[in-house]
Amino acid sequence: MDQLSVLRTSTLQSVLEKELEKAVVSGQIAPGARVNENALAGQFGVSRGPVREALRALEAAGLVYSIPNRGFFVRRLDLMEAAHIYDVRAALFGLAGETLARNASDAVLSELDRHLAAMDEAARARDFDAYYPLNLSFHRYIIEATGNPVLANHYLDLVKQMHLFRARSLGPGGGLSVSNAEHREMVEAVARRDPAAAREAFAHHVIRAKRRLLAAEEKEKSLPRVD
Amino acid sequence: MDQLSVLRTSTLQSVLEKELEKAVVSGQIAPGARVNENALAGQFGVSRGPVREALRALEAAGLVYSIPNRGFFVRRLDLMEAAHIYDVRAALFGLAGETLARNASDAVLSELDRHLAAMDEAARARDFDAYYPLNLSFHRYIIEATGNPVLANHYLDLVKQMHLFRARSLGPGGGLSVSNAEHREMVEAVARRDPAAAREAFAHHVIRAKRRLLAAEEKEKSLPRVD
DNA sequence: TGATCGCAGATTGTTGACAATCTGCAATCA
DNA sequence: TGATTGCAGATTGTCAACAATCTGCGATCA
Repeated sequence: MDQLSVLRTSTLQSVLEKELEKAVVSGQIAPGARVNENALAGQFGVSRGPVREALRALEAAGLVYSIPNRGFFVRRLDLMEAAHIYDVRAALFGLAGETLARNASDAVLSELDRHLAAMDEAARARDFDAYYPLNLSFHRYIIEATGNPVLANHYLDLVKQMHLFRARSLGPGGGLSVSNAEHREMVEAVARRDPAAAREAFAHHVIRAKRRLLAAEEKEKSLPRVD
Repeated sequence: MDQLSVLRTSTLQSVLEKELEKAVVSGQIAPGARVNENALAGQFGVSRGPVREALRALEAAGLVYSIPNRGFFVRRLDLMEAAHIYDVRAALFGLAGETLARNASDAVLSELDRHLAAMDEAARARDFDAYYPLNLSFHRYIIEATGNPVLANHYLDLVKQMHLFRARSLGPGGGLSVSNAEHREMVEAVARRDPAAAREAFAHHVIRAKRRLLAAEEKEKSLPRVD
């Protein structure tokens, strides 16, 4: 795992930051795990300086935290923190919908339709493997189409943090067609140029994901642990 | 400017981060200015390592940015970025209102009333010097009373970034009593336990601040520069 | 037996030095 | 004269080493 020597245009710290973020978000370094600076430095063939700088950046992004003289640890979210993140995500996604309803060009609108059609297709075919990435790119497109990078950055930060919750990969959960029905409602509100309805639909879409999480968690708690 | 030697319980980096944040937010280091690592290190009597780590954290917080081999610069916001920040702030503040309307205890409600009364008092007396800090603590109390630290952190980050806009200190602007009328509307919606109305009132309060900024900026553009 | 103490190894916090890059100015040339 | 080149100083990027702190385990003692 050493892709240096190719670089010199960018800084070691920036490469490390991206690489470590990937490792954390993908779960390659598990939530709660301690991060050994020496080990990382050795692994990437660099010294501890750039590693520590990268970790500080990740700390500010909420992916790791540090305890003086103890080092860095991958953050682990409990259920309440996850719920808080969902609430903020919902508010931001609501703003995305509102913004699109006000500003979206016709090109953006047809692009949204295109995404919708592709997901409909996958949903009809019950092709989950196709649906999942389409769903991701739909949400990503929406956030970037708002033209508000502040909104996009904060939203994307929250999505990254969400990966630190123990119960990984809830997926769309509510069923493909149900999920896409919500998507359609969202896009239609935007097409209608109805900011209030769009905000409502977009925010509600996230809130439903939160409710699924809470419900799943509740159910798990009442079941015997099978680990 | 050296308040070390007292510490050892916390890390140099954390002290530097707070100190540098203060310097940036207060405008002591002007937006756009280049940050000299050596100078800072000398000023605080430490080496460049902790300084760089602190700057990385501030970079992730959006207060400074770095260009490879050129160093760190204090971020400077243009009008469009400021507007984007206001929009996100409005969405987050709206969530704060909505959350309070759902969850606020009676103790929180009466604390909000207390803030309101104090500001009314200052507004009646036209005592701007008293009103301003009261207004700040009102907003801060609201954000923390939501009990959602994710919301609080993101909101506070945006407030900090706002200081990087060139036109400093717009202040409440719309007049003390007008501003407090909005505050009253906000608190009443919370007291009524009306989440939708609270969200609306809270978000609108921020949006009005945005509008004042845009209006002031528009006016300035049409006037001859007197620098 | 059980708890406490203390040491050795491991790990982080911080530093100073060196290499690489950039900046500004002066000398050079068309 | 005006633009270009090439240095010298300044500044950042990275590293390796040292000091301070923590961790775990074994020895000691009641």
